[in-house]
Amino acid sequence: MNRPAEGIPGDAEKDRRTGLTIGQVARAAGVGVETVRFYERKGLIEQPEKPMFGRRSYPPETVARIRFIRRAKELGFTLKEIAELLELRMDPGKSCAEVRARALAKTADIDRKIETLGRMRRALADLASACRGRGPTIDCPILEAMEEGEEHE
Amino acid sequence: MNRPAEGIPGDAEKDRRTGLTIGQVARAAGVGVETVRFYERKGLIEQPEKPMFGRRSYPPETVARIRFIRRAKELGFTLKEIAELLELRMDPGKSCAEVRARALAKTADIDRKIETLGRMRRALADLASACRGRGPTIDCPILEAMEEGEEHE
DNA sequence: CTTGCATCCGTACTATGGTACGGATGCTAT
DNA sequence: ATAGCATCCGTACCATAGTACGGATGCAAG
Repeated sequence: MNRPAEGIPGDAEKDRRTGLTIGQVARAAGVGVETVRFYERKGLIEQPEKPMFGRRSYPPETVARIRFIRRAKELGFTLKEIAELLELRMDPGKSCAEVRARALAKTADIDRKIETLGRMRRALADLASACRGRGPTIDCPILEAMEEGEEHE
Repeated sequence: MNRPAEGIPGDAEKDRRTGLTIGQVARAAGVGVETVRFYERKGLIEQPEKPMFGRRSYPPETVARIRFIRRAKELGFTLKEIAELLELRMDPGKSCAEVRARALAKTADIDRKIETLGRMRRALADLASACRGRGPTIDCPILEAMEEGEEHE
């Protein structure tokens, strides 16, 4: 039941056979242990056979998968969308075109966000330039504009 | 205890003396009743003397205040920031310059968001253009880039 | 063989901005 | 007077993306 310690200096040796612990996965992927567990709960990474006893052992691919998630997040995808990308990736029936379509849809998405922010920015800059920055807040043209403001939209 | 109904045809007449009900405030401001209550909980609008019995009666200014909140939100302020703006507005010791500073800080904020989104967009568009949209997802350059991806940042 | 870090697990909490529910009243028109 | 909508209130829930906690184990080294 108990394997003797000789020949097994530590994590590294053991892992070569059984995989990675959650802590090792987390460190390798650059996220916290809790985040790994969170992704598991969300179905973004498959949890290795429930242990019930002992520890879970992760295949090295899990690290790559978490890195994928992080990279996709940096590109603006939500976890839900990333889950879909991962599904596409796994499904041999799906084509590259599907992925491409999602990427393009996301750029359109980002464009809309940028436009909205641009409109905000312009409106706000206009207000700020109308305010010479003196006098009490009661007379502030910025606040006034917000109070009476034109219902733009 | 009971005032007779004559001379009081309905809401409109009563309100002229006692103020507005939450439903009237909500309709006038273009938000839901629950949103009004939410803003109260958040301290964005003062709740009129707790009734304990009967209904709360809102001064007409409440409608303007909610409109202010909405407009500020459209300009990109969070509710927390809006609460600060409202405080500035009420404080006679504060100057217009403070409001202006916040508006400018927010434009800088928005600029940063736009830059981040622009970077995302470019990266994503590059990936999409590298994908001719054919073949299985296993060979998709977009997914590949995400899997191996350069740790940009 | 005991010390002590790592894991395991469910659950709760964070922030953001609301939305929904359910039971108890209020108020108004008929 | 009573039907029936409006309000009142606390509380729970939604999505989003995690973070934190606490008690119970696992496991490896000294």
